[in-house]
Amino acid sequence: MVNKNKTLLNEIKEILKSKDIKPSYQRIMVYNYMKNHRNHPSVDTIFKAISGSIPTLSKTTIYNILNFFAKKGIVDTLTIDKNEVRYDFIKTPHAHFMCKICGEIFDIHLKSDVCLKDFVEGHKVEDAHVDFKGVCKGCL
Amino acid sequence: MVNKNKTLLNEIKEILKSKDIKPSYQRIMVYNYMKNHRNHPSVDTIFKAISGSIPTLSKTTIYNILNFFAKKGIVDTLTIDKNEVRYDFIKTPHAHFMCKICGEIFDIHLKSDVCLKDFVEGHKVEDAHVDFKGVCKGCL
DNA sequence: ATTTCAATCTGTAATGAGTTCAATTACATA
DNA sequence: TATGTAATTGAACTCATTACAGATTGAAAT
Repeated sequence: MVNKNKTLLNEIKEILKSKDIKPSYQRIMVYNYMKNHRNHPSVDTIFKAISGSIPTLSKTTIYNILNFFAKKGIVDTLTIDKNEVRYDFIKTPHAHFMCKICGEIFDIHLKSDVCLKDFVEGHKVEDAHVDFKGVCKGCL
Repeated sequence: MVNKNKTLLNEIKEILKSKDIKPSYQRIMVYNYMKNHRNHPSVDTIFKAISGSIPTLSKTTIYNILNFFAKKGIVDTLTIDKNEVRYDFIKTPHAHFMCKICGEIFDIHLKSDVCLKDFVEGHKVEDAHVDFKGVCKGCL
């Protein structure tokens, strides 16, 4: 088990190196968290989750790493929640649904090409998001 | 001119009354601003714009009024900008483009039915938004 | 090994949007 | 005019995020 974890972390190390990112322990742990938890976490959620493994961890470091990962195209920055930024491990384009009651964000598998445009009305598109808000299945 | 303004403000008064909203001077002024400025303003923008006409105006009042207007379906709450909430006078469904350079938000006239769904994957939809971010025509 | 240097990390302080709350004001009705 | 409810005000507060300066790391050079 320890060996298996070590192997997984080494894999992440290689992934980061291949993207020209120095694989610090903190970056590896954030990447590992994002890869294994598709819960659209906030900075605070990630901090609480991994600070146990890194006693000296600073929240500022999580901010730095996520901004850096966003610039490198590893995570997507979701502004669907007006209280705090949420982050998403980048995969195939999809929409999001945020519950106004419980705050959870769900992936929505939507057939739509709006996320694939390069330009809209003359403006250069870098990010595209389709966001729904309401009451989720569980809270209904 | 003074008479014409007075007529316009009286029209707004009637609109608010018809929606079961007590037409205070502050509410009339915020409604008037939103109707005439389609620039997706923040609370601060509106405050700066109309506080000249209402010397005692408090920013808390703008927050109260906009939240109330949102509940009444008069304005739409845009969370596209992670720094501050922006507000949109509700009209026919459309998408938005926000420029990462100048911060301006543009209306995008998009043929898409994603905004018209009542349910997605079992979740009850109350709001739907299609947001683009990038570099606007002017900043390119 | 030691030095060097840049990149990264850390923690504190500052910023600023948004909320809370108690006191004041406005307004409709009796 | 009196009364009660709703709306407004402003100060204090919360809390996510940023700024910044000092400490640490790690790789390359000597």
